[in-house]
Amino acid sequence: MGRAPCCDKANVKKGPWSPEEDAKLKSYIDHHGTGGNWIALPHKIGLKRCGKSCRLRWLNYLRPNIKHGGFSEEEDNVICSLFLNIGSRWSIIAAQLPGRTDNDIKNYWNTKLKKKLIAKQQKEQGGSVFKQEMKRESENFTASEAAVNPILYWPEVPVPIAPLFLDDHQQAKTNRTNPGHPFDISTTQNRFATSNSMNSASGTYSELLPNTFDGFKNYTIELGEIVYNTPREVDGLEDFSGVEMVNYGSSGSGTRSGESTNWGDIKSLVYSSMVSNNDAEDSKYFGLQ
DNA sequence: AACCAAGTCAACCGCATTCAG
DNA sequence: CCTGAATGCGGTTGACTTGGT
Repeated sequence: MGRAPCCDKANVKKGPWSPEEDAKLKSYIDHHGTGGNWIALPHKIGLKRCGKSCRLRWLNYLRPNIKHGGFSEEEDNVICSLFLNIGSRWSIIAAQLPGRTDNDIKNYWNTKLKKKLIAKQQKEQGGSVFKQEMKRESENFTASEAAVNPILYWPEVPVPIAPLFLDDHQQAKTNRTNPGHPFDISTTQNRFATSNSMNSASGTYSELLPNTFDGFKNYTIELGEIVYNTPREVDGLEDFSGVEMVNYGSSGSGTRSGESTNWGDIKSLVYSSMVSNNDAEDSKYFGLQ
């Protein structure tokens, strides 16, 4: 026995929406909201549409502040970088681009952006990228695989979704209130790394938090083959330009005082951790929902 | 002008997850 | 806790548009 249909298929209209249907739906939701029940909504308005169809129409076209087409270079970079890190999780990607819908981004990626990037890198790398792309698609890769197998098909562009800190000693959190800095870095600790690489390290971080989040959750992140970058010292001050992530680890085994690291690497690990833990609550704090 | 192929994108479908009773 | 309904999501479809011949 199959699944029960969500509506009476014989009595609902399918296909493109007419201006009259759009007006009815928009007017009703503007005045009354969705009522938390999409299935009942079309009956209330007198629309011969499935509730799911109404929901889709509203979310993708009728709700306020929706943008269509005209993707900027910056948006392209965000989409590419996130796709590299988390794969085809369009709703998460859309959450990072105000006014864009998952459907729009999905269509844009499938019809234009993917080709644009392949063409760009073919030009830069003499065609090798296309073979890699085919290989990748045939392998049905996952986000976590992408994180540990960083074959780059497009420029790796840092995407600061939310400021993050790694801190295994909970130090100086109250000082991290510099609103002008995207990563909100401020502490009296010396954070200049003595080494700029830390291969084959694995670390347990007791804390992973955006600067706006007051709670604490434990994550264990295997760092693997991550190359760390360091903040530069300029005139005796720390210069964090170009630094996307700071690890505040300062003691214990594998002492790594003041290392900073690559945003994309950590982000991938965080996403993977959240996904594997089904951590919907934390995802909210990272702008994933 | 007519035809065809390729490209675009709105909308549908079915599965997974979440929610409410 | 269990179950069924509702919702959310991503893959896919197919109608329509555009460009080439």
